[in-house]
Amino acid sequence: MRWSDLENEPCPVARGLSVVGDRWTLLVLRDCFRGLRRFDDIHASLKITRHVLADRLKRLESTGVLERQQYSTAPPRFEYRLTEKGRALYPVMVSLIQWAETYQPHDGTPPYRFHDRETNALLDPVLVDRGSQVPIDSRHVRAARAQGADKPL
Amino acid sequence: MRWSDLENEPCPVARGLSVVGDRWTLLVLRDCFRGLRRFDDIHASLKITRHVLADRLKRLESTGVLERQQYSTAPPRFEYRLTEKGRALYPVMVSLIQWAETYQPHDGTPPYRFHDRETNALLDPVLVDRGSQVPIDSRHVRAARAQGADKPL
DNA sequence: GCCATGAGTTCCGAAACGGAACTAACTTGG
DNA sequence: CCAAGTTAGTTCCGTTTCGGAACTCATGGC
Repeated sequence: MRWSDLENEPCPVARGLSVVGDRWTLLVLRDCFRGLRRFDDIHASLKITRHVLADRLKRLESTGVLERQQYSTAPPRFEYRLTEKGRALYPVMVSLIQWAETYQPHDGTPPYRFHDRETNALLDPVLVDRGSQVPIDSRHVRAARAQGADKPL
Repeated sequence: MRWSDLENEPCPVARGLSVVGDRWTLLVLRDCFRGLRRFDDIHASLKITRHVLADRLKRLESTGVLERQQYSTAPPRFEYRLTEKGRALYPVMVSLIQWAETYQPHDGTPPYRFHDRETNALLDPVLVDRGSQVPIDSRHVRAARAQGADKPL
């Protein structure tokens, strides 16, 4: 299996990772969720090589996660914004944050908290079944294809 | 920034990715969630080089995501099982699956569905605020440190 | 003894990455 | 008008990691 083959795998985990599964892409998207849009701002934040950053932004644009928009014509300058497809990755990001804060803590830094932008209410993000509100737990869940064989995950 | 520095970053996204952010680790964990436990089974499923697989399993064991258990003494044989810390990554995996099924679809394969193992009820996993049941959406959420500066994400 | 099984390790060429400098297209300050 | 600054990249080169295949080691079965 090569990395470039992942995008055509039937497994959705593989297809997801073909877009965001390399070492830096999710950190670029973290900066986008923080509001950064320009090459140099993201570069200053991440400190990966400009070479790699340029490549990642190009890929994210080509997969439709970011869009490149001109914000100045003379000189021509571009910025990167999350598309709907990109914003839809927020639950992945938040789930990862929750996991890391619990199981991979960092001493000396107060924990992350999520708030409603309008009411300022504290939020406690949790993955549940929409109908029953029961939390999703790997030991109580079985994954299968809609029709056909009962192949797990 | 180097990959090996991520684990000590204050940012929880960086710390999470220091464990699961490389190109193959989440695919190894997908196989673990599917029930695979043995080296050769995971190798047959993933088809990455044995070299890389051995390295990833070692790292996952050292970070406490998997545990290596002996299941045969003569010859000595080991298998890898998810720990609680590993099972806690299930929401990340499920969020990624939901995203990929929606935005990175694969023709000709029926979509994934999640069911309750006991009642067999269809589940619709969604990230919500535990109190209000309101879905978590990047445009309506602000991330900040608990006390101190209001630095986003 | 000979082959099979399971869990790796070793070796080498290819691809990706890190660091630093360089380019291009302007704008601003003197 | 010229020099310096800003922004968004690109190029070059040495190091690290990866892919593919073969090899090791312990043991069990025929």
